[in-house]
Amino acid sequence: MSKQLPLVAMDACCAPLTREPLTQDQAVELSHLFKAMADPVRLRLLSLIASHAGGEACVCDLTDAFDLTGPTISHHLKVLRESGLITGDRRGTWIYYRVHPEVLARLSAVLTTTGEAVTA
Amino acid sequence: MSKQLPLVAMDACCAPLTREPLTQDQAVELSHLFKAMADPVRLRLLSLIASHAGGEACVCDLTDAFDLTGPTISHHLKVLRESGLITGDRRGTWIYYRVHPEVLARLSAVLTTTGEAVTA
DNA sequence: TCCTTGGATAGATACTTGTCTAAGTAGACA
DNA sequence: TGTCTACTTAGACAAGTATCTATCCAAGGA
Repeated sequence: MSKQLPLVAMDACCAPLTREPLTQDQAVELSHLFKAMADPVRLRLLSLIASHAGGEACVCDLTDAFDLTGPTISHHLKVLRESGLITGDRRGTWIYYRVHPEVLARLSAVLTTTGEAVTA
Repeated sequence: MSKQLPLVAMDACCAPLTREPLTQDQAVELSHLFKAMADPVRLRLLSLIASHAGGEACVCDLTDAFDLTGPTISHHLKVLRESGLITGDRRGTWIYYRVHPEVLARLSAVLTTTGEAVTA
């Protein structure tokens, strides 16, 4: 923990998919992020954290929302953490997680179709 | 083929992740789309198709861009097709694929962070 | 110091997935 | 009809992953 996020996707991957083909490296970078979100539990975790009051949520709040054991939730949080989508910091007894909105925004930008003539 | 796309994600999943938590059903729907994109080959296929002149590309164009066998490309195209991200139609000898921009746009909207106070 | 609670790590197992080779299907052309 | 090309399907196998139980670490309170 507190192993800071790599921010791998911060300079790779830029232009929208509809504008120009991804390079191999960009595709690999992006695929890690999409893989982190390619699970219903992690998507719900992400949305629970992102939409929580104050922009952060403690693990105890998150665990209650699922019919899964603690270690499983912990595993999913680790995947999200290592992908750079969230960070957690301990404050006293509890650990609080928050999202990195700039990573979400970057993904959103890659998928955008505005200003494109993709439908020919 | 020509088995029309389910468009599964067209009414599920709407509000941005940062605005409100996803329901279980929404998360499952979305995870299928993200899973389809959670592979470098499929991401590149998607970007090659989406950014190709005319908004569509024939499989022969796509296969040449990878060091993979035809069946493997075909498999990835099937995953993209079944997720509703692309459709293919045969015209004479060749099969042309094009993206569904509205599905990409929907994903982009789910990830957007604009107008949110997510960083508290 | 010991105990309790919040959360992570380790290791095992069942399931999923990316890739291949081999075989099949669909259209074009002679 | 037969053959060639373009692409898909079927089946197998190695690698990855989601989940569990058991265990461990950190912080707080008696």
